[in-house]
Order: sequence, then C-alpha cells, then structure tokens
Amino acid sequence: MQNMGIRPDGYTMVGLIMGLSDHCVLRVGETVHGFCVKCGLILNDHACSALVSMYSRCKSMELACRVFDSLVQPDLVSSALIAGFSLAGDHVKALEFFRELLMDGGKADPVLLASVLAASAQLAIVGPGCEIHGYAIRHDCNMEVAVSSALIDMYAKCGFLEMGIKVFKNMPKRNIISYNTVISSLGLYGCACEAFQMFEEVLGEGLKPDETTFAGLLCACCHSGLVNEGWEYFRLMNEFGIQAKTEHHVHMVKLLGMNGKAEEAFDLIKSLPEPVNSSIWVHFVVL
DNA sequence: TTAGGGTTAG
Repeated sequence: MQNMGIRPDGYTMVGLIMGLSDHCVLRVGETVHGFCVKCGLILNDHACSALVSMYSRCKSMELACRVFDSLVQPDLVSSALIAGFSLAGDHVKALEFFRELLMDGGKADPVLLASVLAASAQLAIVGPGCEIHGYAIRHDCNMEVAVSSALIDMYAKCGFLEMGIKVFKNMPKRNIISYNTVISSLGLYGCACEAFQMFEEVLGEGLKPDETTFAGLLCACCHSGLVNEGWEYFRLMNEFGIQAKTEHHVHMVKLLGMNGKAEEAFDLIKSLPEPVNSSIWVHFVVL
C-alpha cells in the first residue's frame, strides 16, 4: 500500500487489528499497534476499544491495560476492558472494574450489562448478578435480548432456574441464543421434557436451531439418561444441515456409556476419523 | 464519516 503511495490511516489499521482479533495473532497485533504509534496515527475510542479487545482476546491483559491507561478519556473504552477481563477468565476483576465505572459516574449500556452478567454467571454468585439485574430494570434495558439471555444463564448457573425461566417468559422478543440458554439450563437441571418443549417452540417460532441448540438437547438427554431421544436429536442435526462436533459426540458417548450401551458408544467413536476421535476416547475411558 | 465492547454451547 505504501509502495503505491497510499498512506494507511487509523481506519485501515483498525480494520487490520479487528481482523487479527479473531485469530489472536498477538505479535502481528503488536506490530500494527506499534506502527500506529510510530506514524502518530490518532486512534479514537473505537480504535482503542479494538486494540483493547485484540489484546484481551490474546489473553494479554497487561497490554490491554496499558492501552487503557494511556487514554485521556477512558470511559468509552471501559466496556472493552471489562469484557476483556471476562474473556481472559478474570471475572472478579471484570466485576470490580464495572463497579468502579459506575462509582465514577459512568453508565452501562446493554452490551456491557450482558458482558458483566456473563462474568457473574461464571462465578456462580447471585449477588452481583442481582444487582446488575436491578440496574438493568432501573435503566429500562432488562428486556434487551442479550441482557435477558445473560440473566437467564446467570440465574440458572447460580442455582435459581425458576428465576431464569421467569425472565425468559417475560421477554417480548427472543432469539436463538435466548432459547439455547433456556434449553441448556433446563437440561442441566434434569428437566429434559421441558427442554424438548422449548425446542418445539424454537421450530414453531420459525427460528433456526444451531450447533448450540443440539448441544443443549443432547446434554439434557445425557442428564436424564434418555438414549432414544438422544439418538433422535443426534440424527436430526443432519436434517438441519448441522455437522456434529466434538461436544455432540462427547454427549452421545457419555449418554450411551452411562446407560449400558458401551458397545454403541465404542462404535460411534470408531466411526469418526482419526484426529477427531482421539479427544473423545478420553470420555469413553473415563466411563 | 467507514472503526469498538455483548448474551448460549464448548
């Protein structure tokens, strides 16, 4: 580009950084960032968020914090850093930072709320989740699909499935993620029939089930020992054009193995190509 | 005048 006499600007560099985020190429990301600094390119909040996000995805929180600390007006990039901590597995820090943001007079939008709710869910402590729920109600964004879905998951993971179901029932609009969340939650609590009903609702609503929907359904079958239903959903994936991944096979192997069908589980693993089945054998051996 | 951060599963 430079050879053609065209000078890359902030937009070009951010485009590059965003592309890198998905592949977690930390060294290249650092080079691009260094180039921006060297050329004196002014990066605004969107650009800095992209940088913070890129470093977070690479689990390089020190560098993410360094970008954040260099900001004159850090407020607008806080969300990226909070999401980053959560992504890097430091949920406690994500919640601490969120609290600090609010205490400093900052505001949280639905995207940030969904992110901190996910952090609370991972910690399985209902207190912060409830506080965030209250904040969402006060700021009139508890009905946002992402916020509600994160609330369902948070309540379910904290041991309050009923509360999660209540949130789900009050949702004015649902997407496949909301359904997936509730299907997985029901499955984990051993409520397979209710999870199956939810799946029927997905189809009735004209939504397209995805890999996660079936992972939730197979997990539900596994928790309730429903072998026939498990096979049914496993085969149904094909009809929806979804290829079974490792997690689907793991659920099936566990389901079969724990219900006296070790031979079927063995045959299922054997039918898989070499690199795929090696990670699944472990689950068979554990059984 | 284009560029950020988000919810399920694993």
